[in-house]
Amino acid sequence: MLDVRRLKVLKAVVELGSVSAAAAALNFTPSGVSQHVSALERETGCLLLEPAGRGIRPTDAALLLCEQASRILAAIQEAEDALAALRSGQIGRLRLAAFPTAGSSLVPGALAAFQLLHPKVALDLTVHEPEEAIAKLRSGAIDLAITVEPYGPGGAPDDGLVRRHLLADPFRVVLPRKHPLAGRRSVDLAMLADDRWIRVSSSPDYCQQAVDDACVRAGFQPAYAMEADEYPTVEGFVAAGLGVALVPELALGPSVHIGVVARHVKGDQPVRQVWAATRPAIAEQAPVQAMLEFLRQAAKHFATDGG
Amino acid sequence: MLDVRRLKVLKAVVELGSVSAAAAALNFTPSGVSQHVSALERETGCLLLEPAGRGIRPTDAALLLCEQASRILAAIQEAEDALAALRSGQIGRLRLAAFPTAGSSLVPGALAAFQLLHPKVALDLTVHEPEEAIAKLRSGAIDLAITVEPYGPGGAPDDGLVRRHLLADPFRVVLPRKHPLAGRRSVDLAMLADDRWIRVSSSPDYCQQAVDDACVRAGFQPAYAMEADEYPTVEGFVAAGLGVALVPELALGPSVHIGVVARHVKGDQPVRQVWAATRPAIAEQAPVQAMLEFLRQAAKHFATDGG
DNA sequence: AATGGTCCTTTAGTGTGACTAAATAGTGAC
DNA sequence: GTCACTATTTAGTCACACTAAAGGACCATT
Repeated sequence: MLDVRRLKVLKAVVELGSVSAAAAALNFTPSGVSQHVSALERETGCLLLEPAGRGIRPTDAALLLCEQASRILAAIQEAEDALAALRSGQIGRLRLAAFPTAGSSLVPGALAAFQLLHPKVALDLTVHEPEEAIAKLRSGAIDLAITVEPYGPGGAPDDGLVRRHLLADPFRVVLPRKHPLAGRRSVDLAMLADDRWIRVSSSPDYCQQAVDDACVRAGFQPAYAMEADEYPTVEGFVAAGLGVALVPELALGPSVHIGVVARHVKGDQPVRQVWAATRPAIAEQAPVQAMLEFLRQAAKHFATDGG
Repeated sequence: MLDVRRLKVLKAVVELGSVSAAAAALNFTPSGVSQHVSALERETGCLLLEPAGRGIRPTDAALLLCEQASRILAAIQEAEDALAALRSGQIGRLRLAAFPTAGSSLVPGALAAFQLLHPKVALDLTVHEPEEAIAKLRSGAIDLAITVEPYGPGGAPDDGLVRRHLLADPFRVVLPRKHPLAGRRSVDLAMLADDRWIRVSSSPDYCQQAVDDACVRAGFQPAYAMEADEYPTVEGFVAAGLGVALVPELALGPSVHIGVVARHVKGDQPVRQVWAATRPAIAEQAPVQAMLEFLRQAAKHFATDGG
């Protein structure tokens, strides 16, 4: 296998026309250069330099190797450039997973902003429930997970992942438009103790738990009449007058079902916490940092809107 | 500057999926492989391998470097192939210089035969007098010199060049077709003692000397009446009846001037010696060796024809 | 929960080879 | 002929590449 270092030395000799000039250029002694060329001659079995007067003259083999060396060194330079581009975040790939309601609301804005800054970074967004997203993150299948978790800022577990809190997503009371309490700006949960409730089945356990806990704090156990697998379906059920529900603001999205109203919970609001998580190994990379920042800004925007 | 050896190690790790498999493939210990990758991480500033279960998983940077490494290694392989082709004589360049009469007779046949065997070797033939050809050979401007010399086989000087005797080129007596001796198969020079002689001026001194010496051996000093700068002109002068001449067989070529006849010299024939010379540095190269062989064969052909 | 096995890494140690310095040899210029 | 310049050779030193052995993390098994 040709040694690239030796080729570099030979190239310097051929291009500068003498061993000593090459040595000066490479910060070597002429002896070192001569030994490199000798080794290359031994390794290739070709005479590379022949004496010419006081100096040397490259053989045809040396000229050929010199030409080839340029191509090899160019390939190495390209590799360095590509790596530098990757390091600076100009190129690359970022695979995200978000839970369903984030994937359709909070995340797209952040992705758009990111893409403007890093047009050559390939983005890949998939929608997964938090548990699966974290598993994929750990396995390296994704680079960034946007999840809902039971804990808030300061409560993140030390499980080997790097986490960043994005948003406290408050649950809103969703009532049929004709409900007696629909006219109020905010609703005391205790006043819904006798209503029938709609439950969502797809969300993580602790989301359902958060709803139950809020009701318990208000002094009752919610009576679940129906179960829907997605929040939009829940809104449909409520609009049909089948019951009331607590739905996270992100899940409500910018427009609510025409047959329902969403009202703040009076007093101690139930929330689900929205987090971004990544692996420590990639946490410092430019694209990851940039995406985290854009997510944070998007979340702030939501928080301001939703109050 | 990226280190190709390290890239090779990384490539093995990525392609084989584990440090130990790469170590086995490279005849290293896992420790050595690990240290190589660590060094590459330090040198590039990029994390390349991250833990994944019991093993490792390459990062995006590692995958990129691996891809680039393939291109670099391919370039090195191409360089090796090109060098091998040069060494085997498949490609390359061969610059020859021949003295005028060889360049127009002996050499072209050898070149044609060579080109059949080495179609990708670029041939460059120039015509120079021996002295200049040898100078160009020493300076590296040509690779092979075909010259006439005063010495025969065994008499080659030890002047740092590699020489090969090709041919003893005998001088022939060139007479006007109407000359009294034109009917003889061979001519005793002594019978031309009273003729007028034609001299050629462009040939090396010792060629003229060879003629003079032959005459002196025959017992007379030739009386030069005319001087021509090329052998064809000499033939023209002889045809015009201006005198007689001794002309090397190679210079006569396959067909002589219609007004002259060429006859062998009776007894001790004057000759000029045809040699090929090259530099020791390139004497062993395949194209040089091949060309020398073809020249030898062409010379043998001439000797048989003319002898 | 504990144990064994696998994989990777770290540390220490050793040998090779990369480079310098000094001496040698060859060439051209004065 | 001597000097100046160039390249090579030799000897010597230092750094690096690798091995061996120990340590640590993880998974599987009991």
